[in-house]
Amino acid sequence: MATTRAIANLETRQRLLNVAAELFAEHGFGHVTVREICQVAGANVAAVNYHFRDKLGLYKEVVEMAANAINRSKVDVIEAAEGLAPEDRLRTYIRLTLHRLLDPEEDSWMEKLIAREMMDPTPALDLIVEKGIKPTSQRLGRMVAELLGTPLDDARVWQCFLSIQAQCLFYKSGKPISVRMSPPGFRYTPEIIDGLAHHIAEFSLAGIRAIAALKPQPTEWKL
Amino acid sequence: MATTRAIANLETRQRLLNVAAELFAEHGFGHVTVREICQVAGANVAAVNYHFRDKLGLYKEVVEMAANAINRSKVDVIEAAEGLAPEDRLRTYIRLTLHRLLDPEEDSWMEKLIAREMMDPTPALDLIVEKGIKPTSQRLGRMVAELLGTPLDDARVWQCFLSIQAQCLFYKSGKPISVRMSPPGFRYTPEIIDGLAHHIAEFSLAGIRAIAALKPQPTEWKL
DNA sequence: TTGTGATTTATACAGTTGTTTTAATCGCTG
DNA sequence: CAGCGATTAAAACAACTGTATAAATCACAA
Repeated sequence: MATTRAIANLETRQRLLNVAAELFAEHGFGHVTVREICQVAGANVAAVNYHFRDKLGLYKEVVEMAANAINRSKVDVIEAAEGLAPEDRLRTYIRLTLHRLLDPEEDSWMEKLIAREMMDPTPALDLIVEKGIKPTSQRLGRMVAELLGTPLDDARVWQCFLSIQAQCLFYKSGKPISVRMSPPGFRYTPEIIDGLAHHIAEFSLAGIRAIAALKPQPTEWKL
Repeated sequence: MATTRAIANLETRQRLLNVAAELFAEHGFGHVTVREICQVAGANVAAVNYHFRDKLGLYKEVVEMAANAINRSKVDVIEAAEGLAPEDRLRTYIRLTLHRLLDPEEDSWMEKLIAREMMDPTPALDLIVEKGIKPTSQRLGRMVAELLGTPLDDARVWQCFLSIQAQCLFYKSGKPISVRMSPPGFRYTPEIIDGLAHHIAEFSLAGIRAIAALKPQPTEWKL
């Protein structure tokens, strides 16, 4: 059988998954060696092949973890903003999202992994889109559509949503440059993150109001 | 001497630089082999070590090329928008930048390289900041400050500028996902790019106007 | 206790990597 | 033409990679 067996099994398996997630996110699939993963996880070199067949098999499971984790954290943010007035809902969404991305306390290995998949897409990117993005896209779109006063399938909904998302994500990916443009000792403190969130929110709310005044546009998006 | 010598010399040297630029941008430093570069460039395996000492020596020269090219193309865009009214200047800047980034005709190897440096910074990133970003930051800042009606050293200038830059760059890095969210056969045609540029411009102009109404904020940026 | 299947271990293998070495080749000057 | 410095070429190096193999170890059931 495999009772206590299955436990010990799941233990190294899970240890490998956790270590691999962090290392893949930090350095990318091609720059992490199987030996490195196993060493950090305290397992033998052959452990990856035994439990996941391939280095790639391990990677695919890690990406699936990331997609699910991303979806969960998005749902959390959405539900935290539920019940507020439309404007405040957007403000809250932006603030929580930005903290999740920039706060040094949070470890955003999932976002890092996804950023790497966007830069060098593998077949695993489809999984991220299906399990990490599409499930919440309707609810996020509705948040913007409400502010725009347009139906969900107006192209402006997704353009505005992407404008917001772009601003949030940019501060994450642009961190290495921001740091170099800032005075020495600069850090993303909670107060600074709140300030950025405030800027993005007011900037975007005004943008949405202006776009709402334009003529309707059919969308090319499928959900 | 080294007259025709210097020519033949510069020829393989330059050939290596061009090939390396494209390959490094497309696949990243660690995923391009010296052998691959030399084969595409029609040179011997030892050519890289002879002309650039290291694989890293070659990379550093490529990054320097990218920084200079980025700066040049930025100056071009800025000067193309010169003389227009402030609003139209921003509209033009956004439109040209977006075309430079998304048009399949343009090959944006420099932006790709910089995106990779942002994700996995090496000492070469300093070079990009110094030679590719800082030289034009004053002129770009002025473009926004004029619209805001604030001095250049108000923090809102850079926040607004980054909001704009974020939207432009996001459509590039988000391409793999955009494609997966769009109906099959979707492409970034010039007309679609113009439409995106129009959205970003109007969205951002309204955002700037709203931010201009807020209270002044001292900047933490050094130029 | 003994046997059994799952897991772990140590070791080896073949392929690829960046780099070095040594010889060959080139174009020019004297 | 001889010779010289710069460039190219072929071959080899040691290090590292993912993976496969076979033996050892484990927890448990009979």
